[in-house]
Amino acid sequence: MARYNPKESEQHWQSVWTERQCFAAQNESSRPKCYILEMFPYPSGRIHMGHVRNYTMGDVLARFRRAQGYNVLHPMGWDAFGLPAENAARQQGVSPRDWTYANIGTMRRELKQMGLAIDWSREFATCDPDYYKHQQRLFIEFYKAGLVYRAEADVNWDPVDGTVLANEQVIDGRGWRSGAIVERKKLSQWFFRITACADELLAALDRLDRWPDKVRLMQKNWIGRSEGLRVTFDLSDSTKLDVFTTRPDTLFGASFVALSPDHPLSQRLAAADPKIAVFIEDCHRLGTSEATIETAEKMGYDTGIAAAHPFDPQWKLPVMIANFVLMGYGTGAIFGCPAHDQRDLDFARKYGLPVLPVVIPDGEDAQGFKVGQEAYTGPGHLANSRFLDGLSVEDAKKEVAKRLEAVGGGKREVNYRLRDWLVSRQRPWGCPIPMIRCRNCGLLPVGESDLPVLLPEELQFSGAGNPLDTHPSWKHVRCPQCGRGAERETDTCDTFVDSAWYFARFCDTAANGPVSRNAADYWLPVDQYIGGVEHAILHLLYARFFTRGLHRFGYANLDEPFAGLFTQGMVCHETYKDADGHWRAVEEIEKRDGKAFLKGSETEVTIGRSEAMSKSKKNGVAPETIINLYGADTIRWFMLSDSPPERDIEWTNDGAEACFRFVQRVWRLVEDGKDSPAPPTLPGKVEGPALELRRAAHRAIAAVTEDLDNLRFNRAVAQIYTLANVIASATAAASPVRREALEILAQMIAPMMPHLAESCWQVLGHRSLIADAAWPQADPDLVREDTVTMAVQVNGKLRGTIEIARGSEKAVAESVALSLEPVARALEGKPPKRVIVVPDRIVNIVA
RNA sequence: GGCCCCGUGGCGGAAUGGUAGACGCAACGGACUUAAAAUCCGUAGCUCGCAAGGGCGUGUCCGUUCGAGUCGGACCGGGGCCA
Repeated sequence: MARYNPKESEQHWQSVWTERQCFAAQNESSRPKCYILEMFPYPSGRIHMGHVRNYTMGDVLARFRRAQGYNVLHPMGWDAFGLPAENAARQQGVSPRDWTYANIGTMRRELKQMGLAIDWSREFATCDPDYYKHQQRLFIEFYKAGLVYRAEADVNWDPVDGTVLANEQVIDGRGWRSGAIVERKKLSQWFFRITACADELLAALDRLDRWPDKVRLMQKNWIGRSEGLRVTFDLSDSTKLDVFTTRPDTLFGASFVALSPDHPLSQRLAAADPKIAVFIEDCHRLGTSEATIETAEKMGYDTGIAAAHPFDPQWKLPVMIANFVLMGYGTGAIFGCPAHDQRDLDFARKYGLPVLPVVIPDGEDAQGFKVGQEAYTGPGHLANSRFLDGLSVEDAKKEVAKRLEAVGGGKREVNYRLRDWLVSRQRPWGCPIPMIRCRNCGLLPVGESDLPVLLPEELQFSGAGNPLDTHPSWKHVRCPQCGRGAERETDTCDTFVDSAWYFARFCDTAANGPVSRNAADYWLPVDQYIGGVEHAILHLLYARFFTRGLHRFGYANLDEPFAGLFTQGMVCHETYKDADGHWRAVEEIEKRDGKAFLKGSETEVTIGRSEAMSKSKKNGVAPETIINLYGADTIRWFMLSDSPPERDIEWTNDGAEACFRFVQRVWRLVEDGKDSPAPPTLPGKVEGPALELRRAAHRAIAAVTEDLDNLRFNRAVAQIYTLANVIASATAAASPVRREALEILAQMIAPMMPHLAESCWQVLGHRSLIADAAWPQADPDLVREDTVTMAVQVNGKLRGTIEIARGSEKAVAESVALSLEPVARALEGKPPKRVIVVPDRIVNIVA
């Protein structure tokens, strides 16, 4: 018997699928639709194991749904703008465009080698003018709808990448890509007004019931809605100051008012007082990130101004400038209640301000309760608070709000942590922002007929600054309104804009507008979106925001783009370090007796913990190597086996070999069974081992179907192994039954190992493709067992099992159980106190 | 620091409150082979015992229950997000 040859077979079936256009999605169909999408890749050069895992999962689902009779859309594209192309251009002297499209070519070939059931006719890259021209149109629509604006803003400037970053792209005070310490600059920038949708983006999370709770929680925290009160203080310089607080109940515990260094009042004072200016500068030197500010030592400066307590004009509070108050949150000013806020407490202790507890934990009394170095933030009742005394925290909040609102001294308000989305990037390899600046007419969108604004053919990377800005002619245009000389916007869009709507474009990639309404109505929402959890906040939030835009502009009739979301785990591998502490690549290593050596030498290297495959740790394994060695089916099977899909998976050589062995094993089973005569129908009555085989096969259908429905690929794999084991050992089974089981086996593996499945299908005598075969139905009579094994316990300890007819009376189970010898021994001749019988499951005898 | 998730054999992991360890890897024993590879059969949580048969076992402790890996509480350890 010839071994299965994946190389030949996989190439063959891939070309058959392509010829027959098996996976082309029809925009009109009587079948129910199913849109399966994996997060599209950045064309960095090669696919990596993370891609393989991601696209395998999506592909299994796409093929499974197709077999179940759905009209499936499963497209692929490229998130193709972005900095790496520019870096390559600078280092290698190629154009970002050529570099990008060359990479796309390589990666497309690699993805095709995986045998993915993708409708390649819908492929596009975000750097295709035919894509980004539509994005420019959308940008203008957002602009006209008031959802895009330009504003002077304190921005995060990445000095290495030479661009502005969104708040979300600053991690621990450093640029997410370059790792450079981000500086604060005041620049005029473009923003999407995502905060306009904050409440809705938050509220709709509750309805996304097929999203992981984890992701919903992360988005919720990111949006950071807080209800509170805006309280107005009268200042001794006879101006007023608004502060925002979520704890109005603690107003009688206030001992100071604090301003952000960036607050207009601070700035005004600084202009008049150089000492204040110096203090503010000191604060700025700390950096901009919330985390740094939070952990830095509290610093304050007394302005000398006094604020009158809103409920007692005689009560004066000092107004300080404090480094821990953020301008970006609330009003940029707070009142400090040290007893019930840790930051306020630290501050008060440092500057000797009073600490008066006003919330007393229930069960303690106001006299005895003291606050030391830890603020009390829990529940309790009010004290030292005049008319609030005795109220709960919640009631006190309401009472303060009510009273202040009545006299115009306060207003209930909702605040968000979410900021508007800063999208301008001073980079040339991105979608040009289609705006024009005219000295006479101001800011204008590029006219409809002048779209698209194409990037120049040639970009010079030698000089400093943005090549679009320094390009000799590109930015010079005529004003669409007055016709005089004007300048283009030379900023481009954050690449997160590109990925905020690509899923909608896939519905009809030939649409004249950005999105075809008919196609979107048919295909959207995406039924199952699959990708890495690293996009849990940014990409998904932006896409949700953009979809609301598409809805508003009439391109779609829905708000939520992704009905189902799945976030898969990473692919990990052992790491290796040599004696000098340098990382060593996987392909440099050979393992002997559980130890690792440099290949062909006695130089041992230390084996480090398994970590996500990365270039820096050199612990990546190239998918292409594995595919060349074992074939795509093996690598796909590996990705689905063992580890639950949402958890990290560890790549091992042994595991890969085991998968390859299974490929060969399935092939042998099928080859062994192919010659048995196959009558058109099964015999009416099947008994003995044949019946057991039939049952196993049909139980496998039921189990695998349920597992795939729930994306539990690892369990589906285990079910298939079990079926293969049963088939292999069921030598006595009659050939038609054996044949049925083999066909079921082929169909169960078809979504996961599609090439092998096609080959098996052919060997079993089919002339059609298994890719076109309907998913088998489990016969309920075969799935159901006639007898059950019940556990018998005495005092909760297992003492034996009994075989009994399914659905037996409790009394029957009880008497059989009591007759067991070990049960009698455990009872020591005494009568049982109690017997619990759960039919078909367990008998527990209480002695 | 807050919120969330996770702790099960040598390893990855199974297990609607009902026989813990399915399935796979690694390991060991055997068959086939001149030999090896491949394949096939078998063993396998720990522990006491020749055996029959016990005892102990899902991070630790406590609780709820006839019965807890699963539910509740406290703690320990690891991870994620926000600080």
